[in-house]
Amino acid sequence: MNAIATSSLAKLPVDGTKTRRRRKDARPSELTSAALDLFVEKGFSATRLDDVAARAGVSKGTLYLYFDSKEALFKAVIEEGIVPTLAAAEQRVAGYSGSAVDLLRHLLFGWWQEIGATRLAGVTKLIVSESRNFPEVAQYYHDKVIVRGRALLRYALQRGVESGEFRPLDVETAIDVIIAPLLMLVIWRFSLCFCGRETDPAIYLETHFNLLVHGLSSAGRDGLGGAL
Amino acid sequence: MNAIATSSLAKLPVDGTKTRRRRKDARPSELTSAALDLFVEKGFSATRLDDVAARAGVSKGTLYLYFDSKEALFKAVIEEGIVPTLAAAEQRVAGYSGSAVDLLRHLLFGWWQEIGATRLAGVTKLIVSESRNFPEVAQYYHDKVIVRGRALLRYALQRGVESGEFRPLDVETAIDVIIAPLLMLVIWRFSLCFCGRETDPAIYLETHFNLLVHGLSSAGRDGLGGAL
Amino acid sequence: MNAIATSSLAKLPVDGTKTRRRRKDARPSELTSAALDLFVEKGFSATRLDDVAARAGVSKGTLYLYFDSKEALFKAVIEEGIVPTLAAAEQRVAGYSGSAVDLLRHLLFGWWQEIGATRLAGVTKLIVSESRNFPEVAQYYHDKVIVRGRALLRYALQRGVESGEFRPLDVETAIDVIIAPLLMLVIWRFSLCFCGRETDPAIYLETHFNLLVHGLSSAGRDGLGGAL
Amino acid sequence: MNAIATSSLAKLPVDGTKTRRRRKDARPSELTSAALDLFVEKGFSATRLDDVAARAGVSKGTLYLYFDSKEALFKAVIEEGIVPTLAAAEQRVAGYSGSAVDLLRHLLFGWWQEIGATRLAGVTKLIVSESRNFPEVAQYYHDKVIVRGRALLRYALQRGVESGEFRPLDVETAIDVIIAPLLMLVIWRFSLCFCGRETDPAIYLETHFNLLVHGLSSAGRDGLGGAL
DNA sequence: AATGAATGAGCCTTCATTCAT
DNA sequence: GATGAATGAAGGCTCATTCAT
Repeated sequence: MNAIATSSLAKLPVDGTKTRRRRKDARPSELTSAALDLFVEKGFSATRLDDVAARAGVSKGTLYLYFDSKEALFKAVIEEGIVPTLAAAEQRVAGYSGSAVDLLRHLLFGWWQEIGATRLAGVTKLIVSESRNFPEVAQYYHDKVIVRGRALLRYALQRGVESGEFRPLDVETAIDVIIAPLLMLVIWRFSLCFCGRETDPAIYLETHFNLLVHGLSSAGRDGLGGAL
Repeated sequence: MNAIATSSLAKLPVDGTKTRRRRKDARPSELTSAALDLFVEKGFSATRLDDVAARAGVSKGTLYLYFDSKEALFKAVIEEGIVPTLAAAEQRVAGYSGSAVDLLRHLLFGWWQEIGATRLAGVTKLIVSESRNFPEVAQYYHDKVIVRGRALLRYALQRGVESGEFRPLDVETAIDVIIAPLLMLVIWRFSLCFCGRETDPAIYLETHFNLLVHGLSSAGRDGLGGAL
Repeated sequence: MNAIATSSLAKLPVDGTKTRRRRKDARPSELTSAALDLFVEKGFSATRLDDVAARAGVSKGTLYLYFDSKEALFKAVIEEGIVPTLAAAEQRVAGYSGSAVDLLRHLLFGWWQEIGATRLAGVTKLIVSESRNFPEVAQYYHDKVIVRGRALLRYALQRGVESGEFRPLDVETAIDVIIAPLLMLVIWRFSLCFCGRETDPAIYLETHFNLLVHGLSSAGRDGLGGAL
Repeated sequence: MNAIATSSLAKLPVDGTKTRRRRKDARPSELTSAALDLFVEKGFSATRLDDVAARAGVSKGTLYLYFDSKEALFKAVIEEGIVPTLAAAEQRVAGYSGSAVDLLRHLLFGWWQEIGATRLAGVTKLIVSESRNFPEVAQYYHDKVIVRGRALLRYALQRGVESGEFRPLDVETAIDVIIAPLLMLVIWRFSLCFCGRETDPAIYLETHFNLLVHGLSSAGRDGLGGAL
C-alpha cells in the first residue's frame, strides 16, 4: 500500500504475525495518512498534533517515536504521498508501445485515477498552500514530482511529434497548458468546492483531452495549432 | 503607495484634507494591505499580528481599534481586496458597446492588469489556501466574487452567442475552461514560483485567448467547438 | 538596589511617577530575584517558569517580555546577582589606605555582609550546581567574578608582603586557602543545612581569619608559615 | 570496571559463577554507576533515564526491573556510592594502633585515595546540588555519612587529646575546619574545574594537613591553637 | 486615537513510567 | 529477565487579545 510499510514488511519472517511488530511497521503510514487529511483540511499551522494523533488512534507522544517534529511529519507526508505513484507511472510509460495520443490519454486519466481522484491529490493542495513556508520541501517537490511529471509529458509529446501524430510545437508551453486544468481540478476539489458550481470531473477532463488532441493533431488546421 | 490604500485614498476629496485626517482614514487600508502580504506569504495561522502591525508601522494594539479580531482582519482583507475592482469591472462591462470577442479580450487582459498581475491576486491564493477554515468567508467570496465574475463572463458569452459571433455552447463549462488557466497563473505566481519553470504570463495569456477565440468562434469547424 | 533599575530610572523625567513605567523598569529585577530563589532551592532544570512568574506576581507570558528563554533568565540571574557588588568592592579597595591586615579583614567580613550572608550567595551555589550545564555561564562567572575576586585578595596579600606585614608566600595557594572556607560557608547555608550541625558563621569566620593572620604574619614562626 | 561494580563483584564467590548470574548481580551496580556519572554531570532533573540506560547498555525498561523510580535510582546511587567505603574506613580505624597524628593523616589521605580522587566523590557533589530536592536523601546522607565521618574524625581528635598529642580544643569546630577544604577539593574537581586555576590536590592537601598538625599540636604556640 | 505591557489559553515537545510481547 | 513501543502529564514558549495610560 505504501513504500515504507512494504519495505519493512519484506524484512519480516515469513509468518509475519507478530502483532506488535506489524503495528510498528504500519504506524508511520497511519500517521502520515492522518496528517495528510488534516494538513489539507486546516493547513499546516492550524493543524494540531493532538488531532493527528487522535485521528491515527494513538497518543500524542507516539508521533515523536516516528517523526522528529511537526515539520518532519510534513515532509514525510509529501514524500510518502507522491513519489511511489510517480515511480510507478514512470515504469509504465517506459514500457509503453502504443500511439502518442493513447499515451497522453493514459497519462491524463491515469493521473486522475491514481492521484487526482484520491486523497493523494491533497498533497498538491498542500504544496500550493504551504510551499512558501517550506522552501526546502518545495525544492524537493520540484525535483521529485514536477520535474519527473513534466518529463513524462515531454516524452509523450516528443514521441508524438517524431511519429508525426503531433505537429511541431513549443513543448514546454504545451506542458503548461496540459497541466493547468489538472491542477485546477484538484484545487476545486479541495479548496473551492463550496465556492463554485459542481463541475463534473469526467466531463471536464474529457473536454480538456479533446481540446488537446485537436490542438496538437498534425491533422488539425492552422488556426488552433498555431496558437500553441 | 499600494493598491488598496490608493483606491481608498481615491475616494477622498481632492482638496487638502488634514494630514491627521488622511492618516486616520488610511489606517484600515494600510493594515489590510500589510495583512494581505503576510497572509499570502505565510498563511493565515502562521501570520502573527505583531508582524502585521510592524509592517503597517503601528503598534499591535492599534489593530484592535479597527478590527475586532484576526478573523475580522482576514475578512476585511478579502472584502477590500476584491470588491472594488469587481464593481469597477461591472460598470465598464455594463456600458460596453463593442463586439463580444473584444469584450472577452477586455475582461481577460483587464483582469490580468488590475488583479492578476497585482498584489490583489494574493487574495485568490488566500481563498485557495484558507477557504476550508473560513466557510463563511468562502461563502462571501463565492457570492461577491465568483458569482459576479462568472456573471461578467456569462454576459460576454451570451452576448456573443446572441450576436452570432459565438456558436451555441455550454456556457457554464466554457466559463470553467476560461477561468482555470487564469487561476493557475496566479497560483504559479504565489505558490509554485520556485517549483516550476518561469512561464511568461503574456505569452501564456495570449495562447489561452487564441485557443478560446478559435474554440468559441462560430466560424470554427465542428471538431473543437463540439468539445465545448 | 540593582544596576538595571537604577540606570533606567535615571533616564526618567524628574517626577518619575508613572506607575506603568516604574513597573516596567522594576520587572527584570523582580523576575531575576524570584528566579534566584527558585533556582537555588530546586536547581535550574527542576524550576518551572510558572513558579518563577507566580513568585514575582506576574503571568508566565510576562517573563518572555524580558527574557528570551529560561536560559537567558539564568544568565541574567548570575549577571545581575554578582557583578554590581564586586564592582563596588573594587572601588572601595582601590581607595583603601589602612594596613594589609585590616584590608584583608575588610574583604572577608565585607564579603560576608554583602554577599555571604545575603541571598546573593545563592549565585555561588548555582554556579557550583549548574556550571557543567552552562559552560558559557561558567566562563562568564570565571571572568567576571573569580578573576576579579582573586585579584582583590591578591592585591591585599601583595601589599602586605611589600609592606612587611606578611612574610613572602605562595600567593595563589594562599588565595585558595582563603577562599575555600568562605565557599564552604555558603554551601553549608544552601545545601548542607540539614546535613550537618549548626555552625555559627561568625565564630567560623573569626577562626578562619585568625588562622590566616597568624599563618601569614611575618612575626609568626617558620613551622606554620612555611606550610603556606 | 568501575568502583561501584567492583566493590559489588568483590562480594561474589571466587569460583566461576555463571556469566548470566554475574550479569544479573552486576546489573544494579552498572546502572547506578552510569547514573552517578550522569547525575553528577547534568544534575538529577536534567538527566534522562534513556541516557542512563544507554550508558549502561540496557533498555530503558530494564531500569524499572531494578529501581522503582528515578528517585529510587538516585537514592541507590547515594547509598551504594558511599556506605561501603565508610564501613571499610570504620573497620580500619577501629583496629588502628598508631599515633593520633598518623591516624589523622591516614583518614585524610585515605579519604582522598578512596573517595576524593575517585568517581565516588561525585556523590558529594550530588548532595551539594540536590539535597534541597531530596530532604529524605539528605537525612540519609547525614545519618550514614556525615555523622559517621565526623565520628571518625572526632575519635582521632579525642584520642590525640587524651594521649597528649593534641592540646585541648573545640572538637566540633576543629572537625569543621578539617572537612571544609576536603569538600572544596571535590567541588573544584566537579564544578569549578573550568572556573579557577588548576590546583594541585597533593600540594593542597599537604598544606592543609601541615596547617592542621601545627594548629592542633600541643607543642604548638598559643596564637594558632587558641584560635581553634 | 494610540500605545505596549500584561495576560492566559494553547501548542509543540519531552520524558518518566507502564506493559504486552 | 529483557525489551521497546506506547502513554500522558507537564513544561517551555507563543501569540491573540485586553486594558490602563
